[in-house]
Amino acid sequence: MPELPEVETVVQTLRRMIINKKIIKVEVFWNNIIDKITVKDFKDMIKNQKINEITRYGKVLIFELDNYYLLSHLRMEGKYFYDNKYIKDKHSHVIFYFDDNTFLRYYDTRKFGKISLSKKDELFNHPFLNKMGQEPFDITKENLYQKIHHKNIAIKTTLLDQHIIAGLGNIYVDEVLFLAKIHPETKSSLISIEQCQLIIDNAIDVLNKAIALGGTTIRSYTSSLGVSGRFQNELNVHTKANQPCPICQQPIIKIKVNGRGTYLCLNCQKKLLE
DNA sequence: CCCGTGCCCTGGCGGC
DNA sequence: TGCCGCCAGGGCACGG
Repeated sequence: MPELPEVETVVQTLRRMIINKKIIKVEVFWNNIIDKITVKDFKDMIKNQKINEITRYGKVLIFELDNYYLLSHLRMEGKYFYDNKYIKDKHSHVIFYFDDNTFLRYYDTRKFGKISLSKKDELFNHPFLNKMGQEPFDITKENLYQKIHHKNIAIKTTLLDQHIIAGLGNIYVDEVLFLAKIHPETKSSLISIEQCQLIIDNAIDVLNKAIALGGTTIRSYTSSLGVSGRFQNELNVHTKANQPCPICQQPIIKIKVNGRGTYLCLNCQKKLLE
Protein backbone atom coordinates (compact mmCIF):
# COMPACT_ATOMS: atom_id res chain seq x y z
CA MET A 1 0.00 0.00 0.00
CA PRO A 2 1.59 3.25 -1.06
CA GLU A 3 2.22 5.60 1.84
CA LEU A 4 4.13 8.88 1.82
CA PRO A 5 7.55 7.42 0.85
CA GLU A 6 6.10 5.30 -1.96
CA VAL A 7 4.13 8.25 -3.32
CA GLU A 8 7.25 10.43 -3.11
CA THR A 9 9.13 7.80 -5.11
CA VAL A 10 6.38 7.76 -7.73
CA VAL A 11 6.55 11.58 -7.92
CA GLN A 12 10.29 11.53 -8.54
CA THR A 13 10.01 8.83 -11.17
CA LEU A 14 7.09 10.42 -13.01
CA ARG A 15 8.87 13.78 -13.02
CA ARG A 16 11.70 12.32 -15.05
CA MET A 17 9.31 10.86 -17.60
CA ILE A 18 6.28 13.03 -18.24
CA ILE A 19 7.06 16.64 -17.31
CA ASN A 20 6.08 19.02 -20.11
CA LYS A 21 4.11 16.41 -21.98
CA LYS A 22 0.77 17.50 -23.36
CA ILE A 23 -2.32 15.38 -22.84
CA ILE A 24 -4.35 15.17 -26.01
CA LYS A 25 -6.93 12.65 -24.89
CA VAL A 26 -7.94 10.46 -21.96
CA GLU A 27 -9.84 7.20 -21.82
CA VAL A 28 -11.69 6.02 -18.70
CA PHE A 29 -12.63 2.36 -18.41
CA TRP A 30 -13.90 2.32 -14.82
CA ASN A 31 -15.96 5.38 -14.01
CA ASN A 32 -15.67 5.10 -10.23
CA ILE A 33 -11.97 5.91 -10.42
CA ILE A 34 -12.95 9.48 -11.36
CA ASP A 35 -14.21 11.19 -8.20
CA LYS A 36 -15.95 14.48 -7.31
CA ILE A 37 -16.43 15.29 -11.00
CA THR A 38 -18.21 13.64 -13.91
CA VAL A 39 -16.21 11.54 -16.34
CA LYS A 40 -17.36 13.79 -19.15
CA ASP A 41 -16.11 16.94 -17.40
CA PHE A 42 -12.88 15.19 -16.54
CA LYS A 43 -12.27 14.25 -20.17
CA ASP A 44 -13.23 17.68 -21.46
CA MET A 45 -11.19 19.66 -18.95
CA ILE A 46 -8.01 17.63 -19.27
CA LYS A 47 -7.80 17.84 -23.03
CA ASN A 48 -4.78 19.80 -24.32
CA GLN A 49 -3.45 20.39 -20.81
CA LYS A 50 0.30 20.19 -20.30
CA ILE A 51 1.86 18.55 -17.24
CA ASN A 52 4.03 21.31 -15.82
CA GLU A 53 5.00 19.85 -12.45
CA ILE A 54 4.36 16.83 -10.27
CA THR A 55 4.29 16.91 -6.49
CA ARG A 56 2.33 15.43 -3.60
CA TYR A 57 0.75 16.21 -0.27
CA GLY A 58 0.65 13.31 2.16
CA LYS A 59 -0.30 10.36 0.00
CA VAL A 60 -2.02 12.46 -2.68
CA LEU A 61 -0.24 12.79 -6.03
CA ILE A 62 -0.65 16.25 -7.56
CA PHE A 63 -0.11 16.95 -11.27
CA GLU A 64 0.04 20.65 -12.07
CA LEU A 65 -1.59 21.25 -15.43
CA ASP A 66 -2.03 24.53 -17.31
CA ASN A 67 -5.45 25.33 -15.88
CA TYR A 68 -6.06 22.64 -13.27
CA TYR A 69 -4.51 20.34 -10.75
CA LEU A 70 -5.04 16.65 -11.28
CA LEU A 71 -5.18 14.84 -7.94
CA SER A 72 -4.62 11.10 -7.69
CA HIS A 73 -4.89 8.86 -4.65
CA LEU A 74 -3.47 5.37 -5.20
CA ARG A 75 -5.21 3.91 -2.11
CA MET A 76 -4.25 0.25 -1.82
CA GLU A 77 -2.81 -0.83 -5.13
CA GLY A 78 -2.96 1.98 -7.65
CA LYS A 79 0.07 2.52 -9.84
CA TYR A 80 1.12 4.35 -12.98
CA PHE A 81 2.91 2.96 -16.00
CA TYR A 82 4.47 5.01 -18.76
CA ASP A 83 4.29 3.30 -22.15
CA ASN A 84 5.77 3.87 -25.56
CA LYS A 85 2.90 2.01 -27.13
CA TYR A 86 -0.78 1.69 -26.36
CA ILE A 87 -1.47 -1.00 -23.78
CA LYS A 88 -4.91 -1.82 -22.41
CA ASP A 89 -5.25 -4.76 -20.08
CA LYS A 90 -7.74 -5.94 -17.48
CA HIS A 91 -6.54 -3.68 -14.66
CA SER A 92 -5.78 -0.52 -16.62
CA HIS A 93 -8.62 1.89 -15.94
CA VAL A 94 -7.46 5.30 -17.16
CA ILE A 95 -5.16 5.98 -20.12
CA PHE A 96 -3.73 9.41 -20.92
CA TYR A 97 -2.57 10.00 -24.50
CA PHE A 98 0.36 12.38 -24.92
CA ASP A 99 1.12 14.39 -28.04
CA ASP A 100 4.36 12.49 -28.66
CA ASN A 101 2.53 9.18 -29.04
CA THR A 102 3.37 7.92 -25.54
CA PHE A 103 0.90 7.00 -22.81
CA LEU A 104 0.41 7.23 -19.07
CA ARG A 105 -1.69 4.37 -17.75
CA TYR A 106 -3.40 4.12 -14.35
CA TYR A 107 -3.46 0.49 -13.20
CA ASP A 108 -5.32 -0.70 -10.10
CA THR A 109 -6.31 -4.31 -9.43
CA ARG A 110 -8.79 -3.44 -6.70
CA LYS A 111 -10.12 -0.23 -8.23
CA PHE A 112 -9.88 1.57 -4.88
CA GLY A 113 -7.89 4.52 -6.20
CA LYS A 114 -9.40 7.90 -7.04
CA ILE A 115 -8.54 10.61 -9.57
CA SER A 116 -10.00 14.10 -9.55
CA LEU A 117 -9.45 17.62 -10.85
CA SER A 118 -9.27 20.93 -9.02
CA LYS A 119 -9.30 24.48 -10.31
CA LYS A 120 -5.93 26.18 -10.11
CA ASP A 121 -6.72 28.47 -7.18
CA GLU A 122 -8.73 25.92 -5.18
CA LEU A 123 -6.26 23.09 -4.67
CA PHE A 124 -6.45 23.00 -0.90
CA ASN A 125 -10.22 23.40 -0.96
CA HIS A 126 -10.50 20.15 -2.90
CA PRO A 127 -12.11 17.33 -0.86
CA PHE A 128 -8.95 15.20 -1.21
CA LEU A 129 -6.94 17.86 0.65
CA ASN A 130 -9.17 20.30 2.47
CA LYS A 131 -9.22 18.58 5.86
CA MET A 132 -5.71 17.15 5.78
CA GLY A 133 -3.42 17.49 8.74
CA GLN A 134 0.21 18.51 8.51
CA GLU A 135 2.85 16.05 7.40
CA PRO A 136 5.22 14.71 10.08
CA PHE A 137 7.95 16.99 8.65
CA ASP A 138 5.92 20.08 9.53
CA ILE A 139 3.62 19.21 12.41
CA THR A 140 4.48 20.46 15.90
CA LYS A 141 4.08 18.47 19.09
CA GLU A 142 1.56 21.04 20.28
CA ASN A 143 -0.52 20.63 17.14
CA LEU A 144 -0.48 16.83 17.34
CA TYR A 145 -1.22 16.84 21.07
CA GLN A 146 -4.11 19.26 20.65
CA LYS A 147 -5.62 17.03 17.94
CA ILE A 148 -5.42 13.76 19.87
CA HIS A 149 -5.52 14.46 23.59
CA HIS A 150 -9.33 14.45 23.76
CA LYS A 151 -9.67 11.20 21.79
CA ASN A 152 -10.55 7.92 23.43
CA ILE A 153 -9.48 5.72 20.52
CA ALA A 154 -6.23 3.82 19.98
CA ILE A 155 -3.18 5.93 19.09
CA LYS A 156 -2.67 3.76 16.02
CA THR A 157 -6.11 4.72 14.75
CA THR A 158 -5.50 8.45 15.24
CA LEU A 159 -2.12 8.30 13.49
CA LEU A 160 -3.77 6.63 10.49
CA ASP A 161 -6.30 9.49 10.30
CA GLN A 162 -5.03 11.81 7.56
CA HIS A 163 -7.00 14.70 9.08
CA ILE A 164 -4.73 14.51 12.12
CA ILE A 165 -1.36 13.81 10.49
CA ALA A 166 -0.81 13.24 6.77
CA GLY A 167 1.19 10.52 5.07
CA LEU A 168 1.33 7.57 7.44
CA GLY A 169 -0.32 4.25 6.61
CA ASN A 170 -0.44 0.83 8.18
CA ILE A 171 3.23 -0.07 7.65
CA TYR A 172 4.86 3.11 8.89
CA VAL A 173 2.53 3.61 11.83
CA ASP A 174 3.57 0.21 13.18
CA GLU A 175 7.22 1.12 12.72
CA VAL A 176 6.84 4.56 14.30
CA LEU A 177 5.03 3.22 17.37
CA PHE A 178 7.67 0.52 17.81
CA LEU A 179 10.49 3.08 17.69
CA ALA A 180 8.58 5.37 20.07
CA LYS A 181 7.95 2.41 22.39
CA ILE A 182 4.21 2.99 22.45
CA HIS A 183 1.63 0.20 22.40
CA PRO A 184 -0.67 0.81 19.39
CA GLU A 185 -3.80 0.30 21.52
CA THR A 186 -2.85 3.03 23.98
CA LYS A 187 -5.70 5.50 24.25
CA SER A 188 -4.75 8.69 22.41
CA SER A 189 -5.81 10.77 25.42
CA LEU A 190 -3.02 9.16 27.47
CA ILE A 191 -0.25 10.16 25.06
CA SER A 192 1.88 12.92 26.56
CA ILE A 193 3.17 15.94 24.70
CA GLU A 194 6.67 14.48 25.00
CA GLN A 195 5.44 11.28 23.38
CA CYS A 196 3.92 13.38 20.59
CA GLN A 197 7.39 14.73 19.92
CA LEU A 198 8.80 11.20 20.02
CA ILE A 199 6.18 10.07 17.49
CA ILE A 200 7.02 13.02 15.20
CA ASP A 201 10.79 12.53 15.46
CA ASN A 202 10.54 8.84 14.68
CA ALA A 203 8.06 9.40 11.87
CA ILE A 204 10.43 11.89 10.19
CA ASP A 205 13.30 9.46 10.61
CA VAL A 206 11.43 6.46 9.24
CA LEU A 207 9.92 8.37 6.32
CA ASN A 208 13.24 9.90 5.32
CA LYS A 209 15.00 6.55 5.42
CA ALA A 210 12.20 4.94 3.43
CA ILE A 211 12.30 7.71 0.82
CA ALA A 212 16.06 7.30 0.52
CA LEU A 213 15.56 3.59 -0.16
CA GLY A 214 12.74 4.12 -2.66
CA GLY A 215 9.96 3.02 -0.34
CA THR A 216 8.76 -0.37 0.85
CA THR A 217 7.88 -3.24 -1.45
CA ILE A 218 5.67 -5.88 0.15
CA ARG A 219 2.79 -8.07 -0.92
CA SER A 220 1.02 -6.78 -3.97
CA TYR A 221 2.97 -3.59 -4.08
CA THR A 222 5.71 -4.85 -6.38
CA SER A 223 7.25 -3.72 -9.62
CA SER A 224 5.03 -0.70 -10.02
CA LEU A 225 6.31 2.46 -11.55
CA GLY A 226 8.86 4.02 -9.27
CA VAL A 227 8.16 1.61 -6.46
CA SER A 228 10.47 -1.31 -6.10
CA GLY A 229 12.02 -0.02 -2.92
CA ARG A 230 14.27 -1.62 -0.38
CA PHE A 231 12.88 -0.34 2.91
CA GLN A 232 11.19 -3.70 3.57
CA ASN A 233 14.66 -4.85 4.63
CA GLU A 234 14.65 -2.18 7.36
CA LEU A 235 11.28 -3.02 8.88
CA ASN A 236 11.45 -3.80 12.60
CA VAL A 237 7.97 -5.17 13.24
CA HIS A 238 5.59 -4.88 10.30
CA THR A 239 5.09 -8.35 8.71
CA LYS A 240 7.45 -9.83 11.34
CA ALA A 241 4.98 -11.94 13.37
CA ASN A 242 6.75 -14.61 15.48
CA GLN A 243 10.17 -13.24 14.61
CA PRO A 244 12.42 -11.91 17.38
CA CYS A 245 12.18 -8.24 18.31
CA PRO A 246 15.39 -6.53 17.12
CA ILE A 247 15.71 -4.88 20.55
CA CYS A 248 14.77 -7.54 23.11
CA GLN A 249 14.43 -10.78 21.08
CA GLN A 250 10.90 -11.46 22.35
CA PRO A 251 8.64 -12.62 19.51
CA ILE A 252 6.76 -9.93 17.58
CA ILE A 253 3.02 -10.45 17.78
CA LYS A 254 0.22 -9.60 15.38
CA ILE A 255 -3.09 -8.20 16.62
CA LYS A 256 -6.02 -6.28 15.15
CA VAL A 257 -6.49 -2.62 15.97
CA ASN A 258 -9.72 -1.20 14.63
CA GLY A 259 -9.71 -3.90 11.97
CA ARG A 260 -6.13 -3.28 10.85
CA GLY A 261 -3.42 -5.89 11.07
CA THR A 262 -0.94 -4.57 13.62
CA TYR A 263 2.53 -5.78 14.59
CA LEU A 264 4.27 -4.97 17.85
CA CYS A 265 6.62 -6.11 20.59
CA LEU A 266 4.67 -6.52 23.82
CA ASN A 267 7.86 -6.21 25.84
CA CYS A 268 9.11 -2.97 24.26
CA GLN A 269 5.74 -1.31 23.72
CA LYS A 270 3.93 -0.98 27.03
CA LYS A 271 0.32 0.08 27.14
CA LEU A 272 -0.18 3.09 29.38
CA LEU A 273 -2.75 2.67 32.10
CA GLU A 274 -5.35 5.23 33.07
C1' DC B 1 -19.08 15.84 17.89
C1' DC B 2 -17.47 11.06 18.76
C1' DC B 3 -16.76 6.57 17.44
C1' DG B 4 -17.78 1.90 15.31
C1' DT B 5 -19.26 -0.53 11.19
C1' DG B 6 -19.82 -1.52 6.44
C1' DC B 7 -18.69 -0.57 1.83
C1' DC B 8 -15.91 -0.36 -2.26
C1' DC B 9 -12.92 -4.34 -4.97
C1' DT B 10 -10.32 -8.62 -6.42
C1' DG B 11 -6.23 -11.72 -6.03
C1' DG B 12 -4.54 -14.99 -3.09
C1' DC B 13 -4.75 -18.37 0.24
C1' DG B 14 -6.51 -21.98 3.58
C1' DG B 15 -9.56 -25.72 4.02
C1' DC B 16 -11.75 -29.66 2.33
C1' DT C 1 -7.10 -30.01 -8.95
C1' DG C 2 -11.03 -27.20 -7.93
C1' DC C 3 -14.18 -24.63 -5.54
C1' DC C 4 -15.70 -21.88 -1.74
C1' DG C 5 -15.30 -18.38 1.53
C1' DC C 6 -12.71 -15.16 3.67
C1' DC C 7 -9.22 -11.72 4.21
C1' DA C 8 -6.35 -7.46 3.12
C1' DG C 9 -7.16 -2.28 3.82
C1' DG C 10 -7.60 3.85 2.87
C1' DG C 11 -11.03 6.72 3.16
C1' DC C 12 -15.63 7.90 3.54
C1' DA C 13 -20.81 7.48 4.38
C1' DC C 14 -23.86 6.43 7.77
C1' DG C 15 -25.98 5.53 12.20
C1' DG C 16 -26.29 5.13 17.19
